[in-house]
Amino acid sequence: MLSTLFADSFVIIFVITVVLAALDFWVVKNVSGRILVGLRWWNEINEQGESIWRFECLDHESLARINQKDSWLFWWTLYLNAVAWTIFGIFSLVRLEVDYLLVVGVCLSLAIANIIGFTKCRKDAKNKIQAFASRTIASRFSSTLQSAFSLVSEMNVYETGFISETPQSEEDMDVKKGPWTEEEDFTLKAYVNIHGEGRWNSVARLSGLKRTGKSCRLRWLNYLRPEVRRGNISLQEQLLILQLHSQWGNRWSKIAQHLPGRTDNEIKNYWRTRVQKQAKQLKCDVNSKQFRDAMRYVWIPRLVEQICSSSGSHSAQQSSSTTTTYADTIGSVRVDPRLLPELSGTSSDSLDAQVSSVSDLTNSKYPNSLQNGSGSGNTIAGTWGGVEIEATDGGDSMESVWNEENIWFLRQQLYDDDDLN
DNA sequence: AAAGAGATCAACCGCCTGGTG
DNA sequence: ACACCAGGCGGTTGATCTCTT
Repeated sequence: MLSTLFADSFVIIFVITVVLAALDFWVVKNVSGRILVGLRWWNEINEQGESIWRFECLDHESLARINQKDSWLFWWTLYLNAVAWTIFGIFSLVRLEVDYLLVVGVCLSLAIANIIGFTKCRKDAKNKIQAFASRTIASRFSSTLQSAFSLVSEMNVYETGFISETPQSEEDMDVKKGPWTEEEDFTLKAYVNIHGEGRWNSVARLSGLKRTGKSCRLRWLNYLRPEVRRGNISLQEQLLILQLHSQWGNRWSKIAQHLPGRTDNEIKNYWRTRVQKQAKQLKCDVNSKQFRDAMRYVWIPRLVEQICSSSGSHSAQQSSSTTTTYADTIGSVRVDPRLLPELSGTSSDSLDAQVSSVSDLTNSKYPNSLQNGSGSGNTIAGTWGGVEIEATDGGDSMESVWNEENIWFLRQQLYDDDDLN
């Protein structure tokens, strides 16, 4: 309307107007939208090179902090801006000023882009609030949410609390510890779903969670991640843990990589509570050769037996084959034979030998007695539930392990495992 | 039913490593 | 070469649950 007062050239007017409109677009999108209504939207390129549009809102807690007059001002000016440019466009059309129509077109596009972006943010806010309300309707937050809904209804806007980009004050930075609340879980999950994993200190800072980055990372990896499996460790998983641990030791995260959905923490807990308990009851160190042999010659074969019997005759038939590998034997879990522990001792401790010793297990479901015996030379041999126990190396240590008492302990433990599974 | 013991597991702590300036 | 930081990892703790007496 007033541009001709400052410049005669249409080109200059065009450039200045478009630059100012772009500045206005940027300010509304990145500043006033965030401050006044707690919404933001942007575009980013993910690792696969795909273009992704993000529409984000604040968490529900910050809802109360939004000033109603601010949001009212924001939404009205957002729409009035587009209406004004539409009117200018009509004027230009009536006056047949096609060149000014171009200016109006650019500015109107920017205004509409902001309207679309913030409208989508509003939908996201609505979804988040509804999802949270359905999860915690009975909780203490229900009253807060109800007031939030009433506020939203009144305002007809879904500006929610969002994650301030500005650094939090010192008093806000007091770190919270201890168990995570459902609300914190929701906030962290929503944030990671939007922004992706990584940059955990930023996650902790920007999400409004008064937690450390480490705490956020741990909670996500061990609990909130969609891939995380819950429930008892299966027989196959137990077998894998025993085998991989015998190869790698306490490399929990490395072991966890071979158990989909299981976390290193879970495996570590399993080891400490179940495996170390066995060692304690056998009165030997968990890292001792005695205990490793106990695992190798009794526990692992026993697990294989249980898996075979639980997976039916198919596996049993397979296990009777002299060429059977663990990968064949244990059904759904595929174990790379190269990952299996190198059997200490002599050539008789080969993988096939170990598994073939298990092959006869199917004939005797449960052991009734242990028949200790001794082979020639240093060989300690016996059967436990049809499992041939044989060691030609370290026979002395084996003798100390394979007494009636220890075997009884171990056997009891394995029955306990049966009950658990 | 209550108390104590033991088991379980989520979460924290401190150290280590690799990347960056 | 060094310092700093983020993230990963293994060890440990403590709250809660479950079982036993």
